[in-house]
Amino acid sequence: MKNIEPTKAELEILQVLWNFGPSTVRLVNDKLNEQREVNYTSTLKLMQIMTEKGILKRDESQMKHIYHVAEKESTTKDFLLEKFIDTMYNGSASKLMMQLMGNSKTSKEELQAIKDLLNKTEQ
Amino acid sequence: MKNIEPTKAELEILQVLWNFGPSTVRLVNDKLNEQREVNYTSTLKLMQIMTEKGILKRDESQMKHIYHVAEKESTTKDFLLEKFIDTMYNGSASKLMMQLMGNSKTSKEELQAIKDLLNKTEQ
DNA sequence: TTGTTCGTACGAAATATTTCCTACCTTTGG
DNA sequence: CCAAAGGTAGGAAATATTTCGTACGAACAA
Repeated sequence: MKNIEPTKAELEILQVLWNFGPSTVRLVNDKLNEQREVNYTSTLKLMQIMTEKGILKRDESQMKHIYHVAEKESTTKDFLLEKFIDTMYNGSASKLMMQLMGNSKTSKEELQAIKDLLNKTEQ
Repeated sequence: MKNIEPTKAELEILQVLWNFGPSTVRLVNDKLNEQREVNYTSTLKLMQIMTEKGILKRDESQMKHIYHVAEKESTTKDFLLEKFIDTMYNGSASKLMMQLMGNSKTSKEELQAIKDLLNKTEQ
């Protein structure tokens, strides 16, 4: 349906909506401002544009419109992850994994959690 | 040193250089044109800009300049992967892994390869 | 030698993205 | 009722990014 690539600023908004669920512009803007200064109307405008593009949908029955993400979170993330793997690892997920393991930022706990995940699917 | 975010078009160029090693603009442009039409001077310009930014370096001793990526491939990819995990999975690599496993695009072979990798580091 | 091909440099145009100003309406407290 | 606070809408400005036209020099083949 979509396969639309969110821009950088759009992705920031998606993050908030993913983390907090359907929200008003006010809430989204407040969250964004915890990280950097953004004018309220800038956030509003962006969310309106995203709605036009079909990335977001909104409930206009109240004055304070409630926005939510149109696609399932996992669908969008699948799409973006796949694109990432394509561009960065020529489509090989195991190459990504190797990168992850060689990365000092990846904690032992994370690696263990990943192993557990894989073993669980083993059965 | 850098931590510069390559733009979309810049990333395409990086991909070519990662895959083919130090190259001329001509070669990079040819590879890009296998995917989409780009004018030679557009690619040239972009690579010049990337050189200014410090993303690329070049050998100007010959008329046909040879460009190479300034940072180690793994350094840049670590950086981009980390950023990706931060924005998409709130910094959790294992969440990424779960996404990968739930994704039908990830083949059984890939998953097996990943398990093998993890088991290897077990010892 | 001369013209054609291939290279770089650079500025400007075209596009895409982001930000914000202004207008105007609704709600709310006094 | 009135003012202040908080909404939405929309256009325009500011930026960032991408593309390309033009100029000009070097290499090369005829």
